[in-house]
Amino acid sequence: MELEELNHAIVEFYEKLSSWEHDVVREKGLTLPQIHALEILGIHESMRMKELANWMGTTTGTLTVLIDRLEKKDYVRRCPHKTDRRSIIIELTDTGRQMFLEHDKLHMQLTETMVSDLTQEERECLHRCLNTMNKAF
Amino acid sequence: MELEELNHAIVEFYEKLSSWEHDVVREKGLTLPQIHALEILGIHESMRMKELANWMGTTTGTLTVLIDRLEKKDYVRRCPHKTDRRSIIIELTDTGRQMFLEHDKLHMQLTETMVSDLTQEERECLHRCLNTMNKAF
DNA sequence: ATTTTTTATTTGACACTCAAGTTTCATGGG
DNA sequence: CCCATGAAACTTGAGTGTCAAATAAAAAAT
Repeated sequence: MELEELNHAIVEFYEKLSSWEHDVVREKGLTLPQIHALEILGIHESMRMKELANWMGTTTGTLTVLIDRLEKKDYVRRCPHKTDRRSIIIELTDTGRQMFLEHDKLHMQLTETMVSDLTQEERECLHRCLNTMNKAF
Repeated sequence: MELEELNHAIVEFYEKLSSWEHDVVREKGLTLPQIHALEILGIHESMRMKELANWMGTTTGTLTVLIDRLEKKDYVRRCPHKTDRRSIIIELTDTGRQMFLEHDKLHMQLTETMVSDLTQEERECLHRCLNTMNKAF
């Protein structure tokens, strides 16, 4: 029974994060998959189409047109691969990196807000719990 | 600095939940918004189009065609409203309720898995933290 | 009784998703 | 070296979600 309540709290947390992300992204004139691509590129640096598709859990077919649109908005750049002429490296442009940093900052601010009513001890416990749970996937 | 790590753990948690949800739903031949509608109807019982749209954070225009498709798959049923002839009540069918219960069960199982390496004390702390954070939105 | 608001639907433009097919290139076996 | 196989990216078509704007019907307000 206790587990059910915990499950409920997790689901609610997930729903609220999803909704927040949706709203924040739309204000920037981007879609969820688009900002997701910028996040991955921002965190892991430049990578090939195939790699990015794997990180995003989608196909290169889907990604091609998504990158077309991000390129048109000048958030991202296609560069030739050094050694493999089949591959293409996707890089953030300066405006793309700035968009990533802004979004990252919003995430940080949200975390601060969410955590503001927790004690230091609770924060540490939460951190431990999340790390353990993230490994369990 | 500590807050940044906590933020990172939250984002990672969110990403993994999103990815899990995506995969699970696709196996059932449904889309994310479709299962979301079934979840809301399963938890809060029947409701009008407008109410459901509000719960889902979308417009009734979007919802109309989504409900069309769920109705075609016999997960959901349109019923006339008792007193307001403008309104339409959306109900889960038996197969729709079963789909909801199955999905709910999977969520529960995921929670069990995630939580399996936490002590009882940690689980209680996590529960407290999530409740506090959910209120802070 | 007339006007305004609410509710649902329809439609058009755009985006994401996948699968299937195409092109270009890399790699390994003959 | 040549060819077969596989890999990487692109293209296309069908289906779905998203929003805004327009429409129709009914309730609420004046």
